[in-house]
Amino acid sequence: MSGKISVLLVDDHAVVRTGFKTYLELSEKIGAVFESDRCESACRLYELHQPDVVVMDLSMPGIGGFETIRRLLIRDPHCKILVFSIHDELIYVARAIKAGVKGYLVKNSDPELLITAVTGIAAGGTFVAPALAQKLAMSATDEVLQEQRIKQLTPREFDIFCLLAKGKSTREVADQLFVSHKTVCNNSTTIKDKLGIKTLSELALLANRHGIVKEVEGR
Amino acid sequence: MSGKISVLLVDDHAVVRTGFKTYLELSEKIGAVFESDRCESACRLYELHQPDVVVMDLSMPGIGGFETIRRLLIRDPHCKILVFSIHDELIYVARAIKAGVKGYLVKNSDPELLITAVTGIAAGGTFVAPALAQKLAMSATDEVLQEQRIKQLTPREFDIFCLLAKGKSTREVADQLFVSHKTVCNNSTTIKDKLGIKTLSELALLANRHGIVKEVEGR
DNA sequence: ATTTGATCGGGAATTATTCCCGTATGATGC
DNA sequence: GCATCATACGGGAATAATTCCCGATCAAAT
Repeated sequence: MSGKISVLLVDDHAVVRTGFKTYLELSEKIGAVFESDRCESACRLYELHQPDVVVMDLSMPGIGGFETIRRLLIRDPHCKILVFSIHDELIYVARAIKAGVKGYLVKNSDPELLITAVTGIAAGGTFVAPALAQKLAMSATDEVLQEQRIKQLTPREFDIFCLLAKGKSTREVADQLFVSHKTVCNNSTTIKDKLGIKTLSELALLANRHGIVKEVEGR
Repeated sequence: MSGKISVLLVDDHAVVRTGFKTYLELSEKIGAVFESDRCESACRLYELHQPDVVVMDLSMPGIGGFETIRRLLIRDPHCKILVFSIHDELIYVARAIKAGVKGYLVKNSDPELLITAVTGIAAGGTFVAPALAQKLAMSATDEVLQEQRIKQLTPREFDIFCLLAKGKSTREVADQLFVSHKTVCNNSTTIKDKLGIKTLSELALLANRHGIVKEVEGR
């Protein structure tokens, strides 16, 4: 990376791209700015231009931001990605960082931070929005804890968890999976136990917060 | 409104404001553009500058977009508001329109639509994003239907609904409201009946989708 | 071959929910 | 005032859901 920094902006909101671009162009450290409104073309543009930094939204139609991050990093493990998202929930930050991004900014950040983050990351550093960093510091938070707990579910339990999360009754789940109602009841008890909750409603809300949406078919 | 159109942008994301402003400035029909990042100052700026059109985000910290719309319309019933939101769920559109806005755009709209919408509304028209208009057309959708159903709940039932929606058990609700567990059970049955659902999980999810968050205290 | 983890479900006790019932209260209309 | 109606509350008995403890089965790992 010699000379000016080149940036690839990936966001399905044209308005956001334009706004971000405007700020980037205020800095003389930053040169070319490429844009993409979808994940698929982002990968192509990355290979074509080899930008120093990729600024990316998480919630996009199609394969979504996380999957895009994964694909970019497969192509180039040294790819420098800065997430620019509306989500300030720790779970998103944690996931993104785990996925291998170099920075995380929320969309209502002070514009000056945008430049700071982009140049910092281009220079090989990392950047997490101050407010988020603080949250991350006092880790082991509820969200993360729950994430860990969900991982404790066996595959089958997870399937049942997903169906219950949609508001289905234990009986409906049993019918759909062709098992005894008793089995689902027993599983349900175990699941709630592992997740540290007491009602199926909590289960539904929890799954909802975590954006868990796996589809399960009967065998 | 003679001469150029003046616009007040209300959005807590500086990036979005900048992007939108950039587009507005491309049109020679549009003159002054004022900006605000919060609801409170938006009302002041509106009275100060009397802009022809207010472009507003819905999800903002503080009193929120809907409340801001209400306040603006109290001050000036002819205030022309264009909502510019990430939410494309019909329920938001319906609420906004019911609140009295003149237009609704989603943030990933084609930039050309922004100008079209702003100028159209300034001229006294209305503008709803094409995709949303179509959705609206086939009204009486689930969301709207549910909204109607929720209205059928008695005040007390609604309180209980809100508590159950948080994932609390019937027993916890009973304790909190100082009534018999039996009562809450009976109410719960009635509520599910009125809402056309079968499980408390569905209730929780439904309330969640509708963003129902009333706080209820014991007496 | 044995252990381990996962899945499935029965039996009996417990708990939750339903359905139907009656009471009480406050607002509305005549 | 008095009837009426909607609302809130909750009991009793039947029914359904859930728990807890148990054993069976199977596949993969050691």
